[in-house]
Amino acid sequence: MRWTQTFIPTMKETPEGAEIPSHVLMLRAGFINQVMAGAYTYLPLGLRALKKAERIVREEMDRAGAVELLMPALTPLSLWERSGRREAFGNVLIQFQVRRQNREVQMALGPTHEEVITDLVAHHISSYRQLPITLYQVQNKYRNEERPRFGVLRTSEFLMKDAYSFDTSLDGLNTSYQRMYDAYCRIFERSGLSYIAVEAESGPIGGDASHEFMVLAENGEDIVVTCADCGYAANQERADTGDRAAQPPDDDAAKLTKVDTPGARTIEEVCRLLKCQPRQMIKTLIYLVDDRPTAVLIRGDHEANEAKLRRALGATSVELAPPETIEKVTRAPVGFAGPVGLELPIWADHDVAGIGDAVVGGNEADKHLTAARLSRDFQVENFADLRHAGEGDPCPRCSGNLALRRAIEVGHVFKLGTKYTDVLDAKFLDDQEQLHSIIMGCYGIGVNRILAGLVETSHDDAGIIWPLSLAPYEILLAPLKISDDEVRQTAERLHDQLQNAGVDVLLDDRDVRPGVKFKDADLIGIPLRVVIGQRGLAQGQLEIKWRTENEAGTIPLEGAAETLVSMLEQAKCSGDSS
RNA sequence: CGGGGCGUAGCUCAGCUUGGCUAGAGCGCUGCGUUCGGGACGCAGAGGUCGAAGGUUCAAAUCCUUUCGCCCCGACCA
Repeated sequence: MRWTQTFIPTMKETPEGAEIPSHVLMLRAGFINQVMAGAYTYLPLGLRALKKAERIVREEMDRAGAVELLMPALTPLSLWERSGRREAFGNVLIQFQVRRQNREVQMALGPTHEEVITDLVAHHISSYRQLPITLYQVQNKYRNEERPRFGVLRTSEFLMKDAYSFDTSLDGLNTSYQRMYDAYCRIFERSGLSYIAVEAESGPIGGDASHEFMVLAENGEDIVVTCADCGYAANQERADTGDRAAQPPDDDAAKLTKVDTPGARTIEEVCRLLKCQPRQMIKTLIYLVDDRPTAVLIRGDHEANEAKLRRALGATSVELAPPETIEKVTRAPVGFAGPVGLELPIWADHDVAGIGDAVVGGNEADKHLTAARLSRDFQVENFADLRHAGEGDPCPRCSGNLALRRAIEVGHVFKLGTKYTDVLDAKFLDDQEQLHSIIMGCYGIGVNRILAGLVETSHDDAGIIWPLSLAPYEILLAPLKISDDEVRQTAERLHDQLQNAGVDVLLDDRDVRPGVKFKDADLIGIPLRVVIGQRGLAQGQLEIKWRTENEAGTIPLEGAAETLVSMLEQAKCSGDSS
């Protein structure tokens, strides 16, 4: 491809509003263009990179025995009502109606396709002889994100590979799941991403029913918890914490005392006023658990984990109570809730038990209590692990300590069980003529996020550094002075030879100064740059430079195409992008 | 949905506090010339409903009201 014949609008300055590297660089390098918040055009370079990622995904899905199909993005709203997810998705589901002759047809743009595929399988699969099967597609998904952000990292329309496995037994599901898990590892390795697989929120099946594939990156939206000693890794939403030695309560029994804390509603304010540490305080959070007010006690320096709370209480919905409710049940303004004398079910995190004499809210305006003691001054109905794992917490698997890292979720594998097959009536007859629900798994990859994750973790001050596997072009030819006949003809001959050899080659045939070509070359990040200049040609040489290296080298002009092809071959074999 | 920031040329921004002449700069773009191995220089140009609507005023990019859009933090995210 010739630069002057394609469309690569690079930018010297960072557009207003772009902050994180992947967004800034993909905009500046002419890969994407924003159409509105959460919707981007993929320009020619961006599309080529996206197609490369897509191809890797397809190859590994096919290799794992999954079969590709294509479902419509347009879906009947009734399907979402049947599964109950019209309500579960709420505003995220993009719904609309259109008129057809004399009736209104209600539709939704698919945010994911469990319902559509399960309905398909329900109609066409009825025997164990047709199972197992794993089906997949690569398709745009639509979610009305409350807050799209970070360039292509979180958008309302995005390209997703979604696969669904259908099995007759849990063992079968485990096999299908493992096959997808392994395929995911190969996909992310081939994409040149450094990723980790972490345990994720697993829903009804429990156990190791869900893993997320994470790219560690400063600007990631998720937080993962890792243990350097044993390799334990989990999403913070789900991460367990190890046992912590409980502090024996101080036996010099201090008496429960009411103190004035005017206007001190937050942990910090109370600590400043009473000169105590957050870890000596108990936060009393009032939650609506399936619409029932419930008090949850968390140590002052910890944070409540609503997913754990939901699981521990076996609830379907958990949300912080509105101020009116808090004021009603505590008979105090928000900020002064405490467990002493509170007439609500009280749950507490394990670590609350080790505080000893604690500072708690007084259930009265501008009052707190000091030296509040568990069992003497207040009772707790149940203890559970209800808090987020924190930096330095004990590992649940070994004696190590946990570390927190930010990460980008690029893939998610999930054992669904019969959640959808039950409600959508997807059943099979086994060899004993017994009817069972088909057992399902689902497996998603955000294809755009492969690119964003790569750029986020592979760039320098000058621009993007693409691996060969995802680069829009493998080789960039930079003839420094296009008006020189020898330079131009050499470049064009080389371009044609490489193209005929099946190499993705881009020829920068613009009549611009060398500096412009070098800057743009670094910015768009093509892995191998070949400079064709009068100086080198006089010595029968071409300058070559890998984007990852600081120093340039030379190769003889004679047989240059063959040399370059074998260099690429070698790099593909030795690199992690095989 | 709560908090904060920003909308002036294709891009980055100045001008607004304290209303006033033909609305500016750099980059980019067009033409000519000189240049040509890390974003060159000179000359001449094109390009604007100052996000939109309403109001105050002799006069609004500038002051007031409303509204739309974009970005960030938080909440939310099968």
